[in-house]
Amino acid sequence: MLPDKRYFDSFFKSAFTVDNVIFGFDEGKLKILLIRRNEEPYADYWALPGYFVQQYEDLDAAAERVLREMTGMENVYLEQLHTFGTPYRHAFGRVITVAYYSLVKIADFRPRAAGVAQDITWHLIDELGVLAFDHLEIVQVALEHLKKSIRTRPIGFELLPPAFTLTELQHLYESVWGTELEKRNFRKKILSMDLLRDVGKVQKGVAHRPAKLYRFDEQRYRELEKEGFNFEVRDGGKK
Amino acid sequence: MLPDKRYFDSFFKSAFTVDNVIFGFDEGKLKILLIRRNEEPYADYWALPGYFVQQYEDLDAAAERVLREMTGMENVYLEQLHTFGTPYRHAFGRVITVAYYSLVKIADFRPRAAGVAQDITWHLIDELGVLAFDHLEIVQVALEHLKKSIRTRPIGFELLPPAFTLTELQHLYESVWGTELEKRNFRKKILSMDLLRDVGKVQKGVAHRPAKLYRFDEQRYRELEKEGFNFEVRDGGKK
DNA sequence: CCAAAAGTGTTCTCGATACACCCATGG
DNA sequence: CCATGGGTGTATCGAGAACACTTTTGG
Repeated sequence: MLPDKRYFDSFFKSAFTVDNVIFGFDEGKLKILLIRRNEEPYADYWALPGYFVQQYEDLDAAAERVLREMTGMENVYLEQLHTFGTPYRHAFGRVITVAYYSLVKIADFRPRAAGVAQDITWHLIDELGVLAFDHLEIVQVALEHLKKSIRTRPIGFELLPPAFTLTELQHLYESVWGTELEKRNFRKKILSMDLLRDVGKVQKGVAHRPAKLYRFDEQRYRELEKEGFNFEVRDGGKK
Repeated sequence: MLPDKRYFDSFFKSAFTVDNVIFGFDEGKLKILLIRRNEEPYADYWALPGYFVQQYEDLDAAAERVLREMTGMENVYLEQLHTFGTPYRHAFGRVITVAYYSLVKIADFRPRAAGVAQDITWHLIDELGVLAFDHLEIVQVALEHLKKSIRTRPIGFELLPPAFTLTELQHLYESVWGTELEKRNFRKKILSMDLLRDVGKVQKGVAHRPAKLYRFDEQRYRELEKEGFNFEVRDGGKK
């Protein structure tokens, strides 16, 4: 029943890569981390930090390794997003790429270009220009995914510093969704979830009444999650 | 800047496959379509209908082709689910698989085994036994995905015949979620969405008051979707 | 004292929940 | 006439939406 081994050999001629979409949030704007390639194809183009997976390397592990090697970033929680396999998306042969994504606090990392990266920086999500390969499409898929999941999971907090103001949190949601939210209702909704803790401090150095700082109570979230709790923030935008 | 071509060649030794998780709903039960393999590895095991992707074949197209070749099913709307790439999941070398899933009306198809399939049948989702490769894990991921997406998208209708009763629809949700729903509230919720149309007929041959038949108004759904509508059915289960 | 953002309370409406009874049909 | 599931109405409660003013600080 076993066909000629050579028949199967014909399938083992492909390569795959991992590409990481790393979201950050800074100065009230959503950003992603891009590297500038120093290798063909697409040398000198901005691209997602990604590279080939080793022959017997686990996919998730490869995503972590590649990110570490190209950016120096460690302990980043990566989640698989989607796999892109348009036939001629890579000039060297058949290459499909498994995209991963993550949300990080920009202040926690100081990415440094290494490996195939000659340069690295955070880019505003709406000013990306031309990217290598089909990376712009990958970013768009990741962004759509982010918009949806931020509604039902408290992932927004992963983008903010450990202590943040309610207005910062609101700006984050507004920035991701591209909508305006109503201040009072947003606050009531968020606080009624009982997921934020007042850290007892206030903003410093602002030319107006300083805002209270909050932190996300992760333990509380896990409890609520078990009970079948459904985190959700809606637009509530002005009509 | 371009390393030796042979360096890259070392990456082009992998293969990838597509595997399809096809959900159906029949006799009030959720089912999936499995084939029995006649080829090593895992000859005689039940498995998802899946096979190798051709060297320069598009992933989505491959999923469709493989499904057609193994089951005879055409015009099935497949959606990419997740990619599985544990290093030694396939005995012949490095093989990663891109899983797709779909919801179909069982009555619309009469699957016939062909190619690597020596047999094919619908299996109850909770009586799968041992499957080839990591296919059980794939099914579990697909099922979790189904549970979530049926909450926010009207995909349940894809599993039902063109005309169905409200009780059938309710049983579908109960079967997918494994919970009980409250009849009146379920009906009120569903009907208030204005997505169902009374087709003006009733059930035949039942030993009780026959139920009205409804159809899903797809056009209406598209309109609501554009306006930012959020389809959602909650448990509402008895406490 | 002014600018600028923080912070708060109330009303209205609508949807979610909970609950019990009558209806139409086949056998 | 009875067993079986189909089908409905109502009261209560809580959350979402809409809306305007006072508070605190730095400069």
